[in-house]
Amino acid sequence: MATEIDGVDWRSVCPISSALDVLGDKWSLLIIRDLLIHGPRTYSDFLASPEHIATNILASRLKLLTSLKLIERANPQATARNNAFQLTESGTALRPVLEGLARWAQSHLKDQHRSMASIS
Amino acid sequence: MATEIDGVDWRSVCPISSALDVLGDKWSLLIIRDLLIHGPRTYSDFLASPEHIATNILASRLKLLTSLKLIERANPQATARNNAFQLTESGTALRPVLEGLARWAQSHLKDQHRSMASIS
DNA sequence: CCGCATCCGTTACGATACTG
DNA sequence: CAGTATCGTAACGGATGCGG
Repeated sequence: MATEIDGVDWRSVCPISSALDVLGDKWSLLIIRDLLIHGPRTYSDFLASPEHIATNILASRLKLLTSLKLIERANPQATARNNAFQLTESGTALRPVLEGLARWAQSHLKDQHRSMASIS
Repeated sequence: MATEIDGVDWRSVCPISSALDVLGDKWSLLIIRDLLIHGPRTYSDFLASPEHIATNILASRLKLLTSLKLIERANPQATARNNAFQLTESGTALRPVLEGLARWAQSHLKDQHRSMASIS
């Protein structure tokens, strides 16, 4: 078992490995993507994205990303209802990574995924 | 069920989502990392990395990444024994993404992961 | 030996139903 | 609307076996 803090266990001291310990799944970076593109977003906004995340997965990811301070409530002291999530500075700093991923996919995934869009 | 080709099912036409359909797990990008840092690498080289991937996971990831043409055998017509894997052009093109992840982790994961190394 | 494949227990995911 | 509970399925992780 590796060192576990805040619900994530760090496999090694490598920064890339550590980044993947947090973001290395199919959903976390999509949540960040939605926030980067649309700005503050509510629970049901996320559910309306075309990839159709399940409600329990969404809730657990939002909780984890919040505890890691990549996202936060737009209105901290209000109730959950209509209280959107927004990026912190740490979350916003992922923009270049997502842009790089998008550019890579467009250049190198065309053959495998013909119907991929030209721009996100 | 989404469209499935080559063992990956594409959740949407978004390039970011498509990139994560391929690379959105805890191991694929670590394999790419090892190849970017060390050059051609054998099966047991990967096993020796500090994150300790399981043998079955490694085999299945190498197979998938090969089928997607992100990696390839250094010596295509030789047997598997001591026949390293290396990056294709598509795989090499992920370098900026991994560099971005590394820089992000160093800037924004210090608090959560104190023992993280300074440079990968 | 090295490169896997197979088995099996455990964990994560995914869909849906349900609650405050 | 914003989650939680439940339950079936898929992925992971470790151990082991086996062919070249």
